[in-house]
Amino acid sequence: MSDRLQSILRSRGIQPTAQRLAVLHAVETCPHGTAEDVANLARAGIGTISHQAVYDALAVMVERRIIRRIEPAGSPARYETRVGDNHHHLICRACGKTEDVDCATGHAPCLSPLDSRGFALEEAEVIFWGTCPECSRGSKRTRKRRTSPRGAAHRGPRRVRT
Amino acid sequence: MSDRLQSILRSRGIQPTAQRLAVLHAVETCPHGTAEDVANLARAGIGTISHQAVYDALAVMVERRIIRRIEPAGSPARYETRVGDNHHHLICRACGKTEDVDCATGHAPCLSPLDSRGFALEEAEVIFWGTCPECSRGSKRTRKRRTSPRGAAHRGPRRVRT
DNA sequence: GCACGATCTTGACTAGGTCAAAAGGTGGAT
DNA sequence: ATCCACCTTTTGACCTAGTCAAGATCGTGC
Repeated sequence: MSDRLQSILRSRGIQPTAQRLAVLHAVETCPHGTAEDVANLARAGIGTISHQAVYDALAVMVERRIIRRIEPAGSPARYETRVGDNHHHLICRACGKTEDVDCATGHAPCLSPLDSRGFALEEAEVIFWGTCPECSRGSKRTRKRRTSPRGAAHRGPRRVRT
Repeated sequence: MSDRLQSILRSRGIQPTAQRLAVLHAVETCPHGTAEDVANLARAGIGTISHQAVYDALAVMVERRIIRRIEPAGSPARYETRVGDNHHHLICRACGKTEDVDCATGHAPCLSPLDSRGFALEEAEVIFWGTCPECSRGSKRTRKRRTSPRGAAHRGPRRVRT
């Protein structure tokens, strides 16, 4: 199994180290996972890997187009192995669930604006925001926050000042 | 002039304080500005305003749909007063220049995925990534970074350790 | 089996943003 | 006019996600 991953890396000129294999495996296993998710999964696989090695591995794979990085508003960056098929994303505003959806037109950029202002277009990134079926049903229950906002500390009183 | 802004705020049930007027004016003056841009402009207008007052004002106006917030990948959040017209954005990968482009279909969500997976769709957010005319022409010159990456410190050696 | 470049670990540091306490304003009721 | 309750702003601590740099370690070709 890891032979397959090794050859993916090698074919793009990336040394298949244990850390990189673990990171790639993690991204495959957990599509749309954050760097932290990936780090945890990779650690589960090989015992230990540094914060920085995860970021380095993700960055080199993004650069070589083995994985894709998306950054939905209000969320840390997320990674996936589906690349080159120009698909888009459906994200739940309530719980953050992210799903892939196929592009209707098929090749990048899959759509063009009415007026491109002279820009050389490379890509149209489309995010469909909505509410997933579970959250629609359970609208009376307390909802989870959509994502953990960047600076969010723990909830509740943190420290009592005089 | 500020009468117009006042009535906008009042019509949405927001007290038109000096700070909020300054923030709204700043967003109108500098579309696609970051919170920091807005703070600087507001300060130029009324002398002084706290960091937090800017974030609070922006948040309440976003919530009341007076302004819109976009968060392009790799960039801090940006704000604009064009709301409700379902327009999209064209962003230069080289210099970060952001332009509005009209939506071809006209009403939100302006497009629908092939399969919405049962999600209740609210909005399709579309970002066209490309290279602006200036950057295309000057491709040999040193380009500015697209944006300052989140954790980016100054360039060059920061401190020499033993 | 060594040298050298590539990669990883460690750890400092940053931007952008959030939370909370307390001070300051504002407006309605008296 | 004044008081009070509530809203807003200031102040400042703090957090997350991420970057940079130095040095140790690994892996590969010779």
